[in-house]
Amino acid sequence: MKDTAQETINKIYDSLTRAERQLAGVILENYPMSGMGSITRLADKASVSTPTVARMVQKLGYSGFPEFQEALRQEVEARFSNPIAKHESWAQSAPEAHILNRFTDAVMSNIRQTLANIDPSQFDALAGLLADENRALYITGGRITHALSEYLHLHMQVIRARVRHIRSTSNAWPHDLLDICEGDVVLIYDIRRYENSTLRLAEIAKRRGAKIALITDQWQSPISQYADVSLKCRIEAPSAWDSTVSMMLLSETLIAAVQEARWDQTEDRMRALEDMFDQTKIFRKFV
Amino acid sequence: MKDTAQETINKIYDSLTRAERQLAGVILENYPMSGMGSITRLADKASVSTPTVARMVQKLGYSGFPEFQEALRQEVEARFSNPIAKHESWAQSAPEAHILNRFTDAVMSNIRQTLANIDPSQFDALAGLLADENRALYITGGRITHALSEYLHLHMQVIRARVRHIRSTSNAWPHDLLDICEGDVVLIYDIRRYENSTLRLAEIAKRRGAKIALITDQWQSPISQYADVSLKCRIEAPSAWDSTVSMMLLSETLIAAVQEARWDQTEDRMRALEDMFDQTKIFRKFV
DNA sequence: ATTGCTTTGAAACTATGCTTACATTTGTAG
DNA sequence: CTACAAATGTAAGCATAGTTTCAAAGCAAT
Repeated sequence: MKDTAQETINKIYDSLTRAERQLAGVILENYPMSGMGSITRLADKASVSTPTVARMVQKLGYSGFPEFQEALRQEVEARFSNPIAKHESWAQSAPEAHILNRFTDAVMSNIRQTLANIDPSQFDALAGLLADENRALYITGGRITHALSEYLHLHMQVIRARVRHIRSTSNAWPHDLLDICEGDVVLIYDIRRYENSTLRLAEIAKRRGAKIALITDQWQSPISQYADVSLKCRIEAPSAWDSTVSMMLLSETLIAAVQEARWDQTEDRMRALEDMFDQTKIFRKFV
Repeated sequence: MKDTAQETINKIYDSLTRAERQLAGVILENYPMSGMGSITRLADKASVSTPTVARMVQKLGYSGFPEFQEALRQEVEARFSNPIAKHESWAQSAPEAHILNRFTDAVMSNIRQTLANIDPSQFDALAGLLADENRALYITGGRITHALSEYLHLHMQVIRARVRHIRSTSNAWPHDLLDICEGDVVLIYDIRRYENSTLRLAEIAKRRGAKIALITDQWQSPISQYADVSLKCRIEAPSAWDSTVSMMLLSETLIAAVQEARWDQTEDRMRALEDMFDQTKIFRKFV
């Protein structure tokens, strides 16, 4: 592998002249950011002239200052991106290019970016809404996100009362909105190929005074115009389809947050559920 | 404290235009290094014109591109010198102990371990089975994994013919097994609190000559005794529930792999599907 | 001290980057 | 369908960055 600029400087340090050593010191001092500005800036910081800088980077083996700077940029990028994250082989016994590794790479990056761009106060606000049993909760999704909405619904049912799942894909969904009241919460999953019926549903719910919570992709569903809270997820994947892993993560985190907030009440509900399971012998007794 | 460029972008994201969002995406994707080159480079990377970049940074509150870049440089410098940044904080503006960070930490670790323990040849074998249209494909899951099984079913339907979803939670599932033939594939999701009915289903399918594929947790469902292929996923989470994110990841990767293997045929099916969508006006025409 | 070599910076020049003005396209309301 | 407004890109011009040339200063050897 090629040397970093830092290593090269140290190697040839002895052969440097006075002004060049001065410059080298400044570069190394706040490496590598000090080299990110213009050549003039760097020269000034080191109290040398710009030609000195130009000559020095050529001694280091670069064709000119821009090339030197580009090299620095790449070094920073390598250091910034989580070392475990990039170019790691996730499934070690498979080749780097195996779909397992490629897909996981993309998903990890999605998760990282989703989290980086999330506003924790929005998240907390949403968790708060979901935890409030005074508000009835309606959950729905589109064609692709239907499974996610169902998953959230399943868990929310255990955690709290007054939860309903709406199939926005069925044309009977207006029935489900009949009972909706001012202050109720409608949580909608909507990712690209945004569906008309889901948008209508949001409009109607909004008009009836419901709070609209939206979990969408980075391009944002048109529903965001009605949303009181909205969370954006990265969904890109090396596939003909998008990846909803980051949305699943967010959903589960919401479940955990709401459950934490309402643990006292949830505990009773879970016990009651266990009792019913026992009576119906759904699960194996001994695993 | 003043907002970082990242925060500002997220705040005004809603008011951005198409080209600007495209640009915002590129900036956030490899933030903040993507903004360290020249305005031309950044514009090219985002496939927009340089004036679009210039206009956007003005919207963000900077006098021009150089000032924007200078702000980025200072952010990098701050992050580099800040030792706390070393310990991974996923949602940077939330405290380390925020549920967002704790949960994501656990999930990332799950994914890592899941991938590390997966046998690529098993994965490939499973993908091969799923891609084989000579074998009818049955997909099912339990109480918690039902959503996953439905998600996989939805995608597989687009990719290939002869796919069916079985609700193992309904007691009508034996009906669905009537048609099953020697060599057909039954893919079962089963995680802890392994359900009796799912186990029965596996037994019966096996006896009728079906290949059993299993996606389970690290403790392994009892179904694994019947399984021809089985993949284990880590599902631990700091919550009263398990996390199925790693299973979702694996499912999506399977989808991608099968789709890649059958792209020729899948392409036609997707086109046919698009035609039907067009006729039913399910999606918004202009996004 | 003088010579000649090396180092250094000032200044001119060239190339690239940034901005502005304007034309084209795209979307929308009447 | 037309007209208008918004968004976006093209191209020109202006500004800054980077390089090269050259002359002056420093320094060692005679």
